[in-house]
Amino acid sequence: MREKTTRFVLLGALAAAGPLTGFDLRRWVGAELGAFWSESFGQIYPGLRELQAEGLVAAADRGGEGKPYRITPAGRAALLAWLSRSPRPERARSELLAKLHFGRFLGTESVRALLEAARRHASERLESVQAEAEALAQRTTGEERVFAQLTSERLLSVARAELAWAERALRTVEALEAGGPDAALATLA
Amino acid sequence: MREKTTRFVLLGALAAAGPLTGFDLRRWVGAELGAFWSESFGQIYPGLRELQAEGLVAAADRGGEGKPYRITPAGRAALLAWLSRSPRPERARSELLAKLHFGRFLGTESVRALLEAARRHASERLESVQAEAEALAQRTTGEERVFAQLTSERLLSVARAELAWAERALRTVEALEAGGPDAALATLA
DNA sequence: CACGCATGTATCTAGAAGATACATATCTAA
DNA sequence: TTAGATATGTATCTTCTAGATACATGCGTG
Repeated sequence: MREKTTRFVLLGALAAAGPLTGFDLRRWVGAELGAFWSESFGQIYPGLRELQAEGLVAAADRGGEGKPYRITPAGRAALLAWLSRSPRPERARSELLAKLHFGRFLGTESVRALLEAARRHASERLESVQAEAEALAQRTTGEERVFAQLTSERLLSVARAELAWAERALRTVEALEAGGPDAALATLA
Repeated sequence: MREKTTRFVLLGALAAAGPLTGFDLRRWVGAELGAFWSESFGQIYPGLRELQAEGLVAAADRGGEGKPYRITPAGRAALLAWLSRSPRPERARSELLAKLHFGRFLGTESVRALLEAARRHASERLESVQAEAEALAQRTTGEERVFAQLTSERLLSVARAELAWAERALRTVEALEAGGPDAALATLA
């Protein structure tokens, strides 16, 4: 059974920037972690309720609008325990690769369109990760900045690898069109 | 609302290797697409029922054990239509990056352990993708082999990028321990 | 014979993605 | 002034998928 990671990310957000309302939490996660994490209200509100019932967060007594929450000492301990545990290996489905695997059912025109979409997505991703990395460099210092930059570096290197692959793959498909499977395989050697 | 991709992958599997039983379908997806896709029985059986109700698959009249299904012409058309649509941009959560982002709450010992786990996962991933790529090269020919190799190439290049990053990140954390944030940031320049 | 494994069907639970609904306040355009 | 748009805020529902669990049959092994 998968463990609910939402709770820990909410704790982390409150530790970093609390007190925050449910709405603010979603906004914070989007702004700070958006390149590699997302949370929906469907998880946030029930998650906060649960964390509160367990004493890991409490309503903050800050005046103003909304219902802000703060992390408790027990919540900090729970956050640290989670952070110390080895992360699950990443597994994700790739619709692009599934479609490419079945590429033989498509004409090469359609395969080319598929790879062009992949190139576009990779390029957009690279741009947005770069822009975010630059913004982060501006607004963080010290240790926080080290970790922020490490996360950006990983995203950037994956994005670059994916873009480079898309470009090579397009060339392979061109060779397939021009000279058949053997010519295509020759570009992969 | 997300579109159910299970149905199309089931159609693709039946087009490629059908007729297949529910059990075989899961096995086939694991063997052929396992590096970038997964399906559980929780989706397969209801999915087949649905596809059959819609006339996209039919019970195959092959004797023997189990209840094999085959794709229908309508199913082929639906598969082709899906394959021709632009894939959704990939989005995945990374527990590793979420934990790394909150790294400032951990001691560097724990951060190092986190990155060592990342390196181990990346290395294992690279090995398994390489082994699968070699096996695929042996059992496929022609166009099928071109597409299989393109998918392997993408997985390999991402795995290599992730491994290289983990190694660099470990060096950054060593610099952080030895010389503080400025020394760490210098390794990232 | 009992147990383990393989093939096979089926369904349930839990986590997350995303949509929808409702409320209040403020600002802007007609 | 009013209506619509936008922002902040809370809440919940539906849908998709991951993964566990249950049951059944047949075969092989100790």
